[in-house]
Amino acid sequence: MATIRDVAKHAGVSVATVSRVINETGYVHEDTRRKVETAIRELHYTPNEVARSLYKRKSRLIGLLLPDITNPFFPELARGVEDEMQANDFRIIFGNSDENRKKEKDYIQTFVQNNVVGVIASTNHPDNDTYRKLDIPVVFLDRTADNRPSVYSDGREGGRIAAQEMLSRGSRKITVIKGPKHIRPAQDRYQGAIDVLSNEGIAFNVIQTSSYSFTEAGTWAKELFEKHPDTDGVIASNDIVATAVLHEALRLGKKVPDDVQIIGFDDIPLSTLLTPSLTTIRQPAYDMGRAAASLLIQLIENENVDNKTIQMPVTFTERDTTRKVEQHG
Amino acid sequence: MATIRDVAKHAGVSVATVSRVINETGYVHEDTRRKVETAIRELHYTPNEVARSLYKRKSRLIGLLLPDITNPFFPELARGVEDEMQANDFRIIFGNSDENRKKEKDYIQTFVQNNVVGVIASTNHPDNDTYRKLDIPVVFLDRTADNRPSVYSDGREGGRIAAQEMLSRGSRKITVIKGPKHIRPAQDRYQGAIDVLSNEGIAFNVIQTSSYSFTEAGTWAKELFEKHPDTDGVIASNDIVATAVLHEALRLGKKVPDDVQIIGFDDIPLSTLLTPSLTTIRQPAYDMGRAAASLLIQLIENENVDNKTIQMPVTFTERDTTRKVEQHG
DNA sequence: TTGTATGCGTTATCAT
DNA sequence: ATGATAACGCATACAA
Repeated sequence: MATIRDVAKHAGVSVATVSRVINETGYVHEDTRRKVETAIRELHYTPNEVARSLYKRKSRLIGLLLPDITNPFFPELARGVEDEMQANDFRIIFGNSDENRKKEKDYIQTFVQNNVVGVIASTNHPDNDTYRKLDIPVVFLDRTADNRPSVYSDGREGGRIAAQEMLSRGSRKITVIKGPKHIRPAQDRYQGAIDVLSNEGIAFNVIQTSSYSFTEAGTWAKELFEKHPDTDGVIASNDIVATAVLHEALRLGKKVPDDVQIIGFDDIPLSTLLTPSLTTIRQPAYDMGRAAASLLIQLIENENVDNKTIQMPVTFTERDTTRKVEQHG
Repeated sequence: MATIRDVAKHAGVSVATVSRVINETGYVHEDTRRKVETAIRELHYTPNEVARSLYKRKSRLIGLLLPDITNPFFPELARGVEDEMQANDFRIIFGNSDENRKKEKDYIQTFVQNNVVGVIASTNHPDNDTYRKLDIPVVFLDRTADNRPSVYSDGREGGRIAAQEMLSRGSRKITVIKGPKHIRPAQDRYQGAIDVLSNEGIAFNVIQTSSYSFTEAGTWAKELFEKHPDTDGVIASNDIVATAVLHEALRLGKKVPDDVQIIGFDDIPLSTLLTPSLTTIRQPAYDMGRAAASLLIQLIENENVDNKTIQMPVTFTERDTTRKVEQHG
């Protein structure tokens, strides 16, 4: 690899001059500029980011910490972050936390050791010292904490909508699937749903789950229909679980949505392609990723950011696992 | 952030000594070691990886370039890579190439600028200078090139198996969905399938597609049944497309697998949860990711690697979009 | 067993 | 308009 010294020698100038043309800083004569540029081209020189990073005490790297890229919701987020970062010449160091505090901490530490200029994290413990003591900007994604920069959607509201739509479509023996205890958005959704159900005085059953894993989802779906065979409406903790429930319902010969209605959460790309296609509470994952990246960049560049916590809309996305409600007027 | 100098001062020793205890290199008296360790703890010191990287001209970073993390096959790969790398204290700089050469080149360049010690890439142009001229190890993942380190599965064989199983289950009006022209594994699968079909003298139709995107998949599925309504067997280019085909077939009132059989490719996690669940040619994505990471690490550590190109098995994974074949014996 | 000094490739300050 | 040089934080060769 050619260094700035090689270029300087090759062009017959000093390293300072080369640095000036690279960074377009300070004066440099047109002729020498051209000489330097030629040298750069001939030697295929590209600046060493590590040396830059060391000197400036900041890099063009950001850290992205997501729970599990294997859950189809997160690739959308990640892609949004990446596209926005890429467009602004930032690169991403990526890690999966598995919602595990130790992993989380370890990753944040190595992010810092690598001089990242900011981090985007999807964590259930935003108030932990791991984040509070960081002296680089952090944006929480798909999670939030009072007054800290974050991009998320209102899980509670989503849960409420799900319950309302379920009720207005006639289900009365509702089972709510409660997502993992330690995952914040999962609890919000659950709370929102049971708020509405309780208010309306509707009895409901609950299935407690402990992960979003594909393999376990099927187990919970089975458990659901074994324990509560007369269920006529399922509010799932996310689309993966909803998909498993749909699968199990059909396997048991139930008609969806006639016998059982199902509402999922997230709107992962595959939801449309299920049969019947999945009604769900949509979060605009890709846009959330982009927004988080964009917010982080503003923070990094020290711009005055007026709106540090961005709440994205959750939207009821009606498809075919729920019945049509009659139109009035 | 505390530096090695701060630690040295705080412990009343020189930076060299601190460095020795950190790296467990050279002699250091038990007492001074303890002093240093205490200082490290008290100052919450962690070594600056950037400075290390600059001095040693190598980091603990590797570059991972995947086509599109939004395609459910790739998160599995990525996760495999990440887990193995994480276990060996390497971190990942991640990028999506969109199978686009310019993006690919740009990413590889910034990888190099950041002193990565190796890269894992899923590219259709492994013979490009971008890779040939790299002086760090590269492992190709889900792709291969003669004699270069790679982890992949035999797409052609997969295509053959798909066609054979389709035939042995009685389909005779087969439509093969041909994946994007510029994606190598897609072409391999296609070739494998038509090899068998041609050999057996079976006529078949082809639907040409240009991406693996979720949104377009539905379009091709529609096109398929419009152009070739009498199709009784579909060999899809991957599971996403297969899912769209299944969806469309059911929408048209066809019975699957009685009227139409469908075989996908990849075995993405959702395949099991479709109804009917998807028969597919499985690639062990997670294991491929781990294997690639493991291979790269060996290459980085300069070990003698006997088997540089690892071919993983493709396996016919029979589920419910194909008919059962009778058991003999 | 420990310390001093040098260099990794940049950028920026200060001369010239 | 250009060049010499210090400094970023660390690891190592060499000296002590």
